[in-house]
Amino acid sequence: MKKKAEINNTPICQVRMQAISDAMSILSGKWKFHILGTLMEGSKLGFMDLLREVDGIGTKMLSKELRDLEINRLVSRTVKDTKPVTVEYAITEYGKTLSPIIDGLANWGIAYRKSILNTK
Amino acid sequence: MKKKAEINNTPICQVRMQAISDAMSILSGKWKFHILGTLMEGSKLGFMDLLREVDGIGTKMLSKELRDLEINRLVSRTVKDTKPVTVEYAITEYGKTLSPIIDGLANWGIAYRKSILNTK
DNA sequence: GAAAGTAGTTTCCTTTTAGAAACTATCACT
DNA sequence: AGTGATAGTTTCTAAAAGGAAACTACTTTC
Repeated sequence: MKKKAEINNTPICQVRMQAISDAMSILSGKWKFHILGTLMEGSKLGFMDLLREVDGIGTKMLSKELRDLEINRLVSRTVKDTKPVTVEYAITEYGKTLSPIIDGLANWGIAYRKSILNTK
Repeated sequence: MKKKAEINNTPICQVRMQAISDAMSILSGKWKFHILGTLMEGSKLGFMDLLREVDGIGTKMLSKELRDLEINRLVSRTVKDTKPVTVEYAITEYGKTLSPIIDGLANWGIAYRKSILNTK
């Protein structure tokens, strides 16, 4: 008896797989979670603040990643008419819906690190 | 008054950022979540089963990703002495600790898709 | 008027990731 | 002996991602 693909064939599962692809395409890259995680704790931050907070990121990547996050309405960008001009980046209400996932990921990472120390 | 970096400087936040890096390095790549998501629903699956289930993946990537997941103890690989030899891949108990994150991501992706349809 | 802070962009280069196709190897069935 | 199933590996190539450094542009301070 030949086994047929029976799991992904169900509509539920295709939707689930598509959803994971959607989410990951928005959150892909080396820095998205870091930026979001920082903005979730730091409320409003300027470009240079983020450059300092997000350890290791450069201006090109920060600029690009912020633009992506803004396009997907996860982060807001507000130009203040101060002199010199400052820009305030903040997480949106919609962006905050990611906090359980980011927290979950952070907690899992912490547990992972502990489990390595214990099994070694 | 010059603003100093006050958020990531706290040990808690550094730990959090490190944890996110750890988790993402283990779960990075195009296919990890898909493979894990499939194994979470499909219990034990062979290499060829996964090749059929995970839509679009090729043998090289499937092999590589499964090896990575096995190294990190998220997936188990069992060679059965059938003829021809079959291999059973399954999610480990430890791998199951990721299910809230994967479910969260899937549900977020579903909501995202709905929000796009509503705002357009 | 030079330095330093704001917020980026652009260019050039390297590394990483991913995919297609061909290949190995074993065994069963016909 | 040939076909087809198991489970991969290897090679070659293309695309994507990422980073360092230099640059723009404006303003304030020294």
